[in-house]
Amino acid sequence: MTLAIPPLPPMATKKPATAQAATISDVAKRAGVSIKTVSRVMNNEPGVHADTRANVLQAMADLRYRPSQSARSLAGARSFLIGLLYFDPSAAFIASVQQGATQKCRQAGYHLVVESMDDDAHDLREQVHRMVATLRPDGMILTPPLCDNPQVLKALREAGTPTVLVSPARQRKDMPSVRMDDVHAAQEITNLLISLGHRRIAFVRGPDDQAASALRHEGFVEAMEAHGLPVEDELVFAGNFRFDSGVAAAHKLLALSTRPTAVFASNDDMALGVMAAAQRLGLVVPDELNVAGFDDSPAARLIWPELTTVRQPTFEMARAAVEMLIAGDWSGELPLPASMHRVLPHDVVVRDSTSALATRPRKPAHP
Amino acid sequence: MTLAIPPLPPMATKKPATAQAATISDVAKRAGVSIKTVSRVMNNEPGVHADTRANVLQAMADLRYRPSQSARSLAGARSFLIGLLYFDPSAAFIASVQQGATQKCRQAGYHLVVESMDDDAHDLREQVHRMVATLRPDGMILTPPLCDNPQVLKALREAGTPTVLVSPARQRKDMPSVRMDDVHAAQEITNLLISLGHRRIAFVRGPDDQAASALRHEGFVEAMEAHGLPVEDELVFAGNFRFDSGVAAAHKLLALSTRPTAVFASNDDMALGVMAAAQRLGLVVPDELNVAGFDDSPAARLIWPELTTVRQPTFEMARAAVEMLIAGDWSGELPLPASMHRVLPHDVVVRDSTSALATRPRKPAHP
DNA sequence: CTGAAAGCGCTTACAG
DNA sequence: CTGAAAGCGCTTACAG
Repeated sequence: MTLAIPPLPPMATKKPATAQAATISDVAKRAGVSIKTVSRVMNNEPGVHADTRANVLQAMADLRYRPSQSARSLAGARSFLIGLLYFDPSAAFIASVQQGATQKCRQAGYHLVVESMDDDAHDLREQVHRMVATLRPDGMILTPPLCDNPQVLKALREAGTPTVLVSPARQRKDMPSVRMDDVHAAQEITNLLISLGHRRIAFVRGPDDQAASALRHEGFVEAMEAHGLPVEDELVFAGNFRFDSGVAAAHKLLALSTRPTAVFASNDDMALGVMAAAQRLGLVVPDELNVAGFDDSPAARLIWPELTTVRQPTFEMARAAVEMLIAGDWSGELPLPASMHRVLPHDVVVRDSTSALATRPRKPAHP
Repeated sequence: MTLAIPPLPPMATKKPATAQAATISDVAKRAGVSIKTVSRVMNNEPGVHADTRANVLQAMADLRYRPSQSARSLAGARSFLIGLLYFDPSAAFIASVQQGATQKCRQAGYHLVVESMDDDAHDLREQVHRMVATLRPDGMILTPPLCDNPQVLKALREAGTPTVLVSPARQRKDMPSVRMDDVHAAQEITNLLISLGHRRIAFVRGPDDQAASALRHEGFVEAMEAHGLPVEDELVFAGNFRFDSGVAAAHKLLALSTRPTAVFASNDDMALGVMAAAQRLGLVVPDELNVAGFDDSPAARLIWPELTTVRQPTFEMARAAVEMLIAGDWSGELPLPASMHRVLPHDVVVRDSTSALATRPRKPAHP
């Protein structure tokens, strides 16, 4: 049987703006098959003769057919919608996650619906239920802090909605996740400073209620100890991930009788605070003080010197999350296969705020 | 007739995770009415007896009924989906727009679908058509630069999808818009500097291909002229909205025989560049040089001194856009009523990078 | 003020 | 390899 080439469509000379969109029946009629066959072709189901398939594809192209998502969703099991749930993240973080997620969604014919919910809302579980019930997304992506909120996780589990956690505080046995290795990244930054000759290295911690705080601190401590360097209490400052606490850290650390030669602030906002305060006190960065951060925020490149930091694979984590959701490798059985927990590689971005320690020791504050 | 109070629902002691969600028929049965009446109640249609309505509402609550969006969308005219289309905006801008849009959507029972598309894609029109055809959103929100892209606007017009432009380069006769008054905001910043005693005020322009560049420049010029101050060519630098061009501007401006005492950079990134360069050259901001920006980016508060700037009503613009879309005041007739073009108020945020000019004139670079 | 019927555009579950 | 029938959960257009 030869491939039947359908005649060109009888196009109106100017098509009205309100032209009715082609439906599956229109395609079926034009291709001379049943709607079931059209359905098979558009869902890439096997068991359709090559010629038939070609015919149908041609008809779909001729009529500029686009399946109605509502109809597919109502009749079938899939909605082609992925939900992204977040609360009060940094703009850079959410923009990057979204970029990765929409890109992957588009490739797979899915769409991304974003919902922000207050982590503290008393009716959070109800809100999630409502959202899932009306939207029926094929999957949900959760970001911190919602990915660690028991209410949210419970609601999603009850609804049976496949969910992937991005950067959760800790891996859960029952939920797939994508994250980076904060401990290792912090080790690498610390190792960098040590390799540059620094020995008195200060660390500015994040707030206790964020998982990353402990992980990054752990990485710092491990790297120091691996090199036989002491972690002195006076060189660890309890910050809160905000600019002001970096400023406070600098004031305290730089007033020590023996100053550190490098400060590793565990996020960029604090690192910027450290740098601003140090410069105001007349210190030249990096000559008299090295500063390193974590996050590679946009502001890291909007200062002089530009900040040495860690780039999180935010974009890639979001892509991976959507992939896992769409692939649907996980049928829900427990324990979760190891492949359902992915750790993505980060980058250490070395810029000008770090440099080799001068061989001749600098004059201490109080000689 | 007294209000019939329905008996408590026969709840299973533990409800299975896969419990079938209640449908309109379940509600109808329980309330003892037809599904049409349930439909009327959930759509707030008039002409339902108060008792009947109460009954139905009770049944909906008892069964935790949530209407299926797919079914409503397939059967009716509305999809309860609003689309947000963007391309490569600043993270802060898109995060803020989204926050405003999702909040308003939630209140009205809508959901926000985000799509990013490449402004340069050759098949952009086709992409938009496909998106609209499969998703059938009740409305679209466009942000720069897509809100000025003829391909996109054409596709949306053809599809008959109601659209609101956020911050378009110029108002169009056929598309509703929401924006702020860039000219006026730039005037206000300039007036502020003049009122502080500055006379030699430099201006750093944005790139020619962005609408805001000309508008902000216009505001600067108008304010200067209104005060009888000259706008000298040597004090206007052609930047590109990026940090580096702010640095370049500072190097040129501060090398002038008679330096400006204030620099108004028409966005924050450039203002940060000006400030960084000035400080590196040993100038104290604001004592020896005032710097003002535009945008109130997150970084504006992550420097010392904090930057005087303009806060755009991004969040509010997005809220207003969704409002206009949902209200559906505009039936498509032309010319567009004036109410379909909204201008929202901005804030001038005065911080520490601007201050009164010292009464005693400063020593010029070359006396 | 209320309801019975048809239909939106697909997929599912069968049958052949 | 292909198709006829039923049905997803709503709204529309009528009828009373």
